[in-house]
Amino acid sequence: MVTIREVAKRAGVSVATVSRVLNKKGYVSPKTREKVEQSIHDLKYKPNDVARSLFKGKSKMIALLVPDIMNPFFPELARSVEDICNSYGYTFVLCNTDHSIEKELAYLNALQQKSVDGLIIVSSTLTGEHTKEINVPIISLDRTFDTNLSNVKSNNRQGARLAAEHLKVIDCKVIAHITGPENASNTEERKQGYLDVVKDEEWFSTDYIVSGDYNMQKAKDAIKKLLLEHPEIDGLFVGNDVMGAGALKAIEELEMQVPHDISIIGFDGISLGETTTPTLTTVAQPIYKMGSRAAELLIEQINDPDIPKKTVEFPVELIERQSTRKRR
Amino acid sequence: MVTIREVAKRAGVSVATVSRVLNKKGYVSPKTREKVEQSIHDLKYKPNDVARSLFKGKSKMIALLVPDIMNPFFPELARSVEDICNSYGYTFVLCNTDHSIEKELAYLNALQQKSVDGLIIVSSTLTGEHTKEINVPIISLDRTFDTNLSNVKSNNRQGARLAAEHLKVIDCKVIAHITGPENASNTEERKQGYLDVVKDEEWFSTDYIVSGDYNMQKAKDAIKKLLLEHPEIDGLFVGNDVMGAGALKAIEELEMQVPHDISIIGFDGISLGETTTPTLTTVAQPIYKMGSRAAELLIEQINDPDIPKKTVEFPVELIERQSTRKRR
DNA sequence: TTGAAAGCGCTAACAA
DNA sequence: TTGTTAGCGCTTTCAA
Repeated sequence: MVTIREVAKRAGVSVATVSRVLNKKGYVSPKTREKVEQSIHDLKYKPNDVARSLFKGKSKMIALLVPDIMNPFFPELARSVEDICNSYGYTFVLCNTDHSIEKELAYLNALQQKSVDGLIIVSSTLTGEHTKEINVPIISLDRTFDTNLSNVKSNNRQGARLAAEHLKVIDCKVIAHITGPENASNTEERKQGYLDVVKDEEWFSTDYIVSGDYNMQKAKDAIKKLLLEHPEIDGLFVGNDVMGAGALKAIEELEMQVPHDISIIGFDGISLGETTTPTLTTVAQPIYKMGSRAAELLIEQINDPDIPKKTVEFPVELIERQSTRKRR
Repeated sequence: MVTIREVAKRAGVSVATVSRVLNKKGYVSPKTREKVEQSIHDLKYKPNDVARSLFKGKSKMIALLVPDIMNPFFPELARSVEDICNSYGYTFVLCNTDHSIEKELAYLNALQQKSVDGLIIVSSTLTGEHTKEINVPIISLDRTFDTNLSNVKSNNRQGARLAAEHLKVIDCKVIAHITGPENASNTEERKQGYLDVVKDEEWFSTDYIVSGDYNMQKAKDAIKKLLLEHPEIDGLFVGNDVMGAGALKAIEELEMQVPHDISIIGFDGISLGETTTPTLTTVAQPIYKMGSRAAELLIEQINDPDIPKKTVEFPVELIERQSTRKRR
């Protein structure tokens, strides 16, 4: 690695001057600048970011903590965060936490030691207790786990209402809801939206609410059990699209037809929902926008730590596909 | 951030001594060690990795370059690389290159400036010309783009033979092949495997080989066109599972039945193939193992740069599901 | 067994 | 307009 000193020597100037042209800061005469640039070019000099980081106490790195990149919801989120990071000159670090508080804490530690400039976190387990130890900006994304943080999410409750309403409009008579993990804030919000619409129906019972943990296999098992016990169910609002795919498989195994025997609507709007047969009606979140907005917000906070915290809530949209259809 | 100096002062020793207990290097009397550890604990001291990196010229970071994390093949790969990185104390950096040589080069540059310790690269566009400029170990993964590098891949050719054989065994009479992008080494290998099996068949024609670019939409369009022109095709070997999902959709739109009218087999073994209807027969690669082996190999090379380069080729496995069935 | 001090490569006062 | 130098926080010789 060629250093700034070598560049300076070759150009016949001091390292300070080289630093000045590098950072376009302070006065440098055109002539000198020319010489320095020539030297940089000749030596193929690339500044050492680690040294810079040490001096500045900043690393130009941003980390995203997600439960598991193998859940197809997260790649899209990760992608958008990375894109924004890059466009602002930040390096993107991806961390899978497996919903484990230990892993989350371990990452928080490790990342701080690396002087990351900011964090975007999707978590259901962290709390203000943990985040207050961190002295870099944090944005919570998709889920709200610490109200002191800026938060980017979609309107889950409204989305769930949309979903339940849709099933009602197409004349489903008994609508069940498969939820995500209990501690996730969006699980609760989606459940509330569902309740807003159905809790006063005469058929309503909490027996129609079961957990699928946002997991395909778990949802599939839960749904098979539920439908066997409650054959009257003809509408299913599943808390995310991954579970929607599981629902489709469950119902196939029960030798029932979607949407003939039962209509299904998911949540998220990931592309998986377009590859199933039938394709999955869903409430789509603007996933890419959510990720990019979170990244932009974070960078704003990095640049000005005193900026007030914000909560950004994106609207959602019903996308009708083949898994729901008018009954009777 | 509390520094080593403060720890030293509180313990009444020099920073060198603190460093010794931190790194468990050199002699420290039990008594002194005790004092230092107490001080570290009291101050909640965490060593600054950036300073360490600057001194050592190493960052304990490993980067993975993939075309696009939104392609479901890559999350699994990324996941396994990250897991191994973590277990060896490395931080994992994910980079999407969009198959763009400019982005790849930009990342190579940026990562070097950050003193990354090693790279794992999935690429079809980089060459030895580019990688020779890099002075950290590199492993090529999934595709071979520079024979000077250690390489981890699966036996694509054999896998393709398995696929084509399978279609033959179930009595498909005309078997087409949808390929990946031209410049990807595994596209070529899979095509060769297909040719090994079918090139001497009397029905064979290169018209039955069309590109789908490993892309669902492109594959779908290409397949619709192909089947319209060649209704005699009753077996389809698609170069990856993502295109397999596209094939299923294409055939659905043509109002044909899988596997009744046409059998389809994919490649990769990603979980997407289990969520389609019908589920997708495929040649499965040990994706997680490929990623973890690549990471292990890389770490070996980081620890000993003189270690000879290796090529690891994993066997593949035919997984029969619903999209293929015996004909006649 | 411990400490002093140089230095990793860079930036930014401060001086000239 | 440019140079000298301290120092970011750490590790590691070298000396004591």
